Amino acid sequence: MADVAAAARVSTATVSRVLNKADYVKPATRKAVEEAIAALGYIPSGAARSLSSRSSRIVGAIIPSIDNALFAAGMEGLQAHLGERGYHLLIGSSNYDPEEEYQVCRSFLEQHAAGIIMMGETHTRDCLAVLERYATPFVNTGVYSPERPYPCVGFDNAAVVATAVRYLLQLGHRRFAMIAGITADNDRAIGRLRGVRAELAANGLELPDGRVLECRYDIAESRAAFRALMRQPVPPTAIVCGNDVQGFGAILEAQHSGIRIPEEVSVVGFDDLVLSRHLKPSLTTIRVPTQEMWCRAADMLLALLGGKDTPRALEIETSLIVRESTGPAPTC
Amino acid sequence: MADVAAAARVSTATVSRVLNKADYVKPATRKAVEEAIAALGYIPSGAARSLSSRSSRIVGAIIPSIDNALFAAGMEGLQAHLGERGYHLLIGSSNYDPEEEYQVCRSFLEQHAAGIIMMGETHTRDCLAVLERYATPFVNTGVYSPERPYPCVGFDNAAVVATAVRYLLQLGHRRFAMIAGITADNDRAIGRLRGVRAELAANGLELPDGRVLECRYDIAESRAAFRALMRQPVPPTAIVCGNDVQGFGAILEAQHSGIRIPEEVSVVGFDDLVLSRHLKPSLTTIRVPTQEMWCRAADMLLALLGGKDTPRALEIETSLIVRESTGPAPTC
DNA sequence: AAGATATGAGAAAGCGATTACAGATATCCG
DNA sequence: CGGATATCTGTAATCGCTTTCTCATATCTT
Repeated sequence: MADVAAAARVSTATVSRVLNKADYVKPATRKAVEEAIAALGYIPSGAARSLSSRSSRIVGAIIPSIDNALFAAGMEGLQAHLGERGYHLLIGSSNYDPEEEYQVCRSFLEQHAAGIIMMGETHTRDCLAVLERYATPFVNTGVYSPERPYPCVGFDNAAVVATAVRYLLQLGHRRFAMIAGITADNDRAIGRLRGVRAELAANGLELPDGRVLECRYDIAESRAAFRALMRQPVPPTAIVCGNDVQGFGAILEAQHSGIRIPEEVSVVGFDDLVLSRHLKPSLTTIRVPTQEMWCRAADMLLALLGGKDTPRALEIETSLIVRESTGPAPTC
Repeated sequence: MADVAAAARVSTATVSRVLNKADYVKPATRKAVEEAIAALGYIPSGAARSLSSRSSRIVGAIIPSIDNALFAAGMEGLQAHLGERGYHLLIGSSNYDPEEEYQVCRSFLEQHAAGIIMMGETHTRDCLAVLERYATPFVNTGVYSPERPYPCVGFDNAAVVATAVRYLLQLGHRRFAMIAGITADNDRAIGRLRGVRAELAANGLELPDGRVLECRYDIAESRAAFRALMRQPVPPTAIVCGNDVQGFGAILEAQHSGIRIPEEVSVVGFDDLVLSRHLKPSLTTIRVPTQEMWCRAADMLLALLGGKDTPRALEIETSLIVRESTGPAPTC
């Protein structure tokens, strides 16, 4: 910076002003500085800036896994969105473990993240404490809990999945099963399971434990789960999946084992990944505007950061996308 | 840090020594400091550390797109690998544009990245210049060019795709087509196209321009490309795809339009994404150990960083995985 | 034309660590 | 037991910026 100042025959203070756009700088002076910056190929030090200004243009995002089309798409959109606003995105994955999430959170704090967006609302005490201690705002995504004190952008997983269940009920289904995500420490997976149970209960039906299989968002595991469910003495006529990947597993396993979807069994997914519309049969699912969700979460975080007032809970619209994998319940 | 020092009744220098493990610190003193750190919930400032030490524990990775199962998996592995070594990973996407890559590179330099891993070897002059100016080492991945001066970890795309072509030739195929990635500014896509052409030429065959369709790694576009190729007056009997996603498009389009794979046409992909083995028919493809590739690239970068000597070009083993999407050429 | 007000630029004090360098103890040896 | 040596710990300069204060100049006002 000193070199730039010398080349432009000004002080470093003026270079700083040019860099930060803000203060009074005569156009001629500004031009001289900008030329010096370009000529020297100078890149300001983010570390020095955030050290000196006690703030940074860094936002951290913690997702359960980068290796999941859903989150990957979200990060792609989030990065572009933040980039347009002059912010850098730090991505970390928690592997669905709150303890790991806490560690990632600490490492973001170490990097002076100005704010953090996290998936879900299941955080360790330590995590909340450290965010509090370092006065770092955060937003939970993928969940909508206006009654809780933490900012969130998402939807009510239980309520949303219930719409899919209602649709299946209308189609005449009575024997339900669920391929759920691993519910341990996963409020979204828990919510979806709860939503299915609640909607069935409201209609005088139940989801026995034997009809709920938990597995990871992994095709091989989901195929196995689907196979297991369909081999039961009285197989279900409708299977609700916690996620589209599990839906893919169901459809692909059906293709391999000759089970007809939706004639023998209906399948619904959740998230509306790109592949869902292309499989055969295509997958009925809940569309979630992932990128929008993350971008709105970023907006909320930036508003919090800027001291602007903003609603602290934002609901994201989802919708049921009916495709080929669901049909009338088989009569038997 | 001053608080920690005061609480432990030592100087900040000693706190620093404890933090950096290295120097002589009496066990009792160390313990006192560690307790103070824990008690105060102190997190050292990465910015101050890298400013003061003129080095950071940050590695940047620039990929064309986060929203691609291939790169997402690579990043997941890379992050874990670097994490184990005390490094933080910064992820940026270039959107297949060298100019954007350069901008991401600059922003990594701004964050004091100690080193950078980039996909491919197509970089702008400015990008190479700025990396040189800031003495920041980098490694190219996904390519293997020992004759060039830049460190790389990957494979020879042309040579690898040629193995798939040879396999198809053995099966009796003579009419080839290719669904290639967008070759503009993409050395991997160019290499794969070149490899197909070269191997065919070596066998007295050619790949006319009309039999090469470029499209993005996107299922809808790939489906359209497959459809277009199969509607030609004399359709190909073998289609080489630049990437598994394009292979998925081919298989899914075939399912929809009733074209039989491999009876009517054989399809091979590239990368061996998870889905490849699960589709019906499953996709014959080239397996690329993505995570290993990125981890080896990280190892090379860290070696470069640590001044250790290391080979500057590392070839990653790939292999042809024969599945159901390829078969003997139809006799006609 | 003189004082008031805006505007533009510099000097210097931090921000929170690291790291020479130097000083203080502890340990060892003859 | 005294001095040399090895082992610890502290002092203070420094990293590259931002930002407050201060001062200089330009522009109005009356």
